[in-house]
Amino acid sequence: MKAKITLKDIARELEVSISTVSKALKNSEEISRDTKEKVQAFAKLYNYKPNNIAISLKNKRTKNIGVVIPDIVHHFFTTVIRGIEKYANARGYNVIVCLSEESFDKEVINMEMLANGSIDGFIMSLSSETQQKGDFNHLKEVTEQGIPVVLFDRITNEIDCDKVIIDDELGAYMATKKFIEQGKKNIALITTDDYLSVSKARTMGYIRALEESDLGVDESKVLKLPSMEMDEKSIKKFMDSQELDAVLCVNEIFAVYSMRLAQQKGLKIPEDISFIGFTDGLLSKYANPSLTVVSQHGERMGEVSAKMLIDQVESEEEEETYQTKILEPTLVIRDSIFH
Amino acid sequence: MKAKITLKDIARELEVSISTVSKALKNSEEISRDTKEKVQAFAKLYNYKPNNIAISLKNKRTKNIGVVIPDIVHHFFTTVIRGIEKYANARGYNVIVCLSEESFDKEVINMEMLANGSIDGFIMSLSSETQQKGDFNHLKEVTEQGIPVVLFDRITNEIDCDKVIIDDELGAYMATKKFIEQGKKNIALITTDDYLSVSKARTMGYIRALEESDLGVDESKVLKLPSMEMDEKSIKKFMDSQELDAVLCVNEIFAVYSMRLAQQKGLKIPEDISFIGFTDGLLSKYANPSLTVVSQHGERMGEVSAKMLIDQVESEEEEETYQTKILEPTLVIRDSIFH
DNA sequence: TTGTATGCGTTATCAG
DNA sequence: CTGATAACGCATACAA
Repeated sequence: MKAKITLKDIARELEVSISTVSKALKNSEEISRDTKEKVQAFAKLYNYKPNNIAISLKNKRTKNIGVVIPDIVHHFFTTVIRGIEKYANARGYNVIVCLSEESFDKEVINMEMLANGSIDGFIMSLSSETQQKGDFNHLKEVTEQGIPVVLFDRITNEIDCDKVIIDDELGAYMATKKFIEQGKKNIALITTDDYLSVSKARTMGYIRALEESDLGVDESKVLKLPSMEMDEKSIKKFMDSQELDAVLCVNEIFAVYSMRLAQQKGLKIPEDISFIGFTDGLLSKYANPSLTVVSQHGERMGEVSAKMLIDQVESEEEEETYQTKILEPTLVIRDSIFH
Repeated sequence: MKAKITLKDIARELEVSISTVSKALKNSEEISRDTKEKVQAFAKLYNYKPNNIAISLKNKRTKNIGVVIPDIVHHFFTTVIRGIEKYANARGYNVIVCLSEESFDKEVINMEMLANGSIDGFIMSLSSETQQKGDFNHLKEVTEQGIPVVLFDRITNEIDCDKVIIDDELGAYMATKKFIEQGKKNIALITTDDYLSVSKARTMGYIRALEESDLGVDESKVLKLPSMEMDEKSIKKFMDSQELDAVLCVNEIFAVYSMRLAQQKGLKIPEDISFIGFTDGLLSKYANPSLTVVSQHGERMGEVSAKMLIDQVESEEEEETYQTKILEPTLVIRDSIFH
C-alpha cells in the first residue's frame, strides 16, 4: 500500500522547502526551471494530488454542494439530482445528497450537519412536514450565516433566497384547458392538501381553467389526499362515486392507478375518460395507455438551481437581491387523451 | 449576517486560551467548573459548532462516503442510495453521490476527485463501459492507497475488496423454473451482452433451469441487446419473429414494453404469454397487468454495503480478508403470471 | 531563486 | 487548572 504523498514528503525527499515545492507545482515564475522540472517529475512519479480537505480549510471553500430532498425514490427528484450533478461536476463541485424522507427533524439535522463547513451552499426542496408546520428557522439560520440557498419545487415565501419552480398553476391550467377543448365536461382533480406548495398552485390552475369556461368548479370533483403517498382506497371510492370523463392528477402514480380503475369499470381511455398527470417519469411513458403529463423538466430545474447556487457561491459580494426562476411546464401528449 | 463563531472567537471574548475553550467544551476534567460553565454558556449562546473541515484535517477522517453509480434515474440504484444514506446517516456519515453515466472516463474522474481526501471510502457499481473495457486500474489505485471500497451489483473479480450482490443466477433460475412449472414451453430471455456481470449471471440461471428440464435451450429465444438502454425496434422484431408463451426480461422496462407488444397482438397475459422482469420498481407495480419480478432488494443492498464499508473504515487494522455478501433474490408474484 | 513564517480551525501534548 | 506549542496539508506574504 502506497499512501498518499504530501508536499512535505516531496520537500523532504528533494531537500527543498515545502513552499518551493508548492510553487514549483504551480509553475510559479519564482522558481528556477531546474527545480520546477525536478519537483514536477517527482510529483508525477509519485502521483501527487493536493489534499482537498487542506485546500478547503485554507480557502474556506469546499467545492461541495449540499442537496436536501424529501425522497429519492421518485422520478422527479431523481432527474433534478442528475441535472444538479451534471452541472455542478462540470464546474468542479461535488454533490452531497441528504434525504429528509419528508420529515422536518431529519431535514433540520441534515442541514445542521452540512452547514458546519461541509458545503458551500444548499439546494433543497422542502419536506412535506416542513411545509405543513410552516417552520423555517433552520433555513433562516443557514442564510443568516451567509450560506447561499436555492430552493426548488417545494418552496416557501418566508425565506429570502433564490428559487426555482415550474409554473405549476399554468401546468394545471393548460391540462384542464386541454380537457375542456376536447369537450370533456366532468373534469376531476386528484391532488393533496394545500400545504404542499405545488399542490396548491396546481389546484389554482385547475380552478382558473374551469372558471374561465362555462363549466365552473364542482367541489365534489376534487379529491384532496393528505399526502403524496398512494391511498388506493380513497381514490377508488372517489372514482366510484363520480361520473367523470376526465381526471387531472397531481402525480403520475395517482393517474396510472386511476386509469386502471377506470379500465376495470370497462371504460375506454381516452374516449370515455381521459387522464393527465404531473411528472414525466417512466410510469407515464410505459403505462397502458401511455399517460399524457405535465412535464416538470426536472433535469433542467436541477441545472438551473445548480447554476444559481454556484454563481452565488463564487460571487464575491453578498447578493442583496434574490430571484425566482419560473420554468415553463410542457404538456407531453400521449395516449391517455385525444391526440 | 452572523458568521460562524470559532474557538478563537470564544477565547478572545472570554479572555482565556483556545485550548481552554476546546477542553471546556469537551467537558474535560482538567477545567474548573466555573470556566466550563462560562464557556459552555457562551458557546451555546452563539451557537458554536465545530468546523467539520478542520476536524477532518486533524483526524484524517471526513465522515463522508463516496457513492459512484452509473445512473440515478433508475429505480434500483435509487433504492440502493436510499439504503446507503439511511444507514450511513445513522452512523454519522454523509453521502457524496457521483454519477458515471455509464462512462468509464467519468467514473475515473469522479473517483480521482473524491479520492484526494474528500471521502473515507467508496461504494460503487461499475459503469457498463468499465465492465466492457475490463480496465480497473482506477479501482486498483484507490485500494492500494488504502481507501476501502465496496462494490455492489455490478462487480468485478479483478479487484480485491468487499462486494455485495444478489444471486442473479438464482433469480433468473427461479423465474425460469416458475415458467416451466406453469407449463410454459417457449420461454424467451431478453437480456444484454455478457460483459455486464449481472446479465451474464442471469443468462446462466435461465440456461440452468432450461437444461434441468426437458425443454433445453434454444439460442434463438435469447435476445441480447447491446445495453440496458431501451431498444424498441429490436425487441419488437424479436417478439414478432417468435412463438412465445413466456418471457423473462433482465429489467422491468424491457418487460413492460414487451408486455404491451404482446397485448397489441391480441395475446392474453398471463394465459397466452407470461412475463417476469428484474427490478421491483414502480413500473412493475403499476403496469397493466402488474408485473411479476425478481426483486433485488436494493435498499437492503445499500444498507449492507454501507455497513461493510463503514465497519472497514472504522476498523483500525487493514483488513486482509475481503468478503462477498450474496443476497437472496425474491420472486414478487403479480398478475403477469399465474398465481 | 529559495526559504521562513503565518494562518485556516481543531485537538493533543506538555509545561507551568 | 490553564495555556503555549505543534501538528494536520496547503498557500502565500515577506525575507533573505
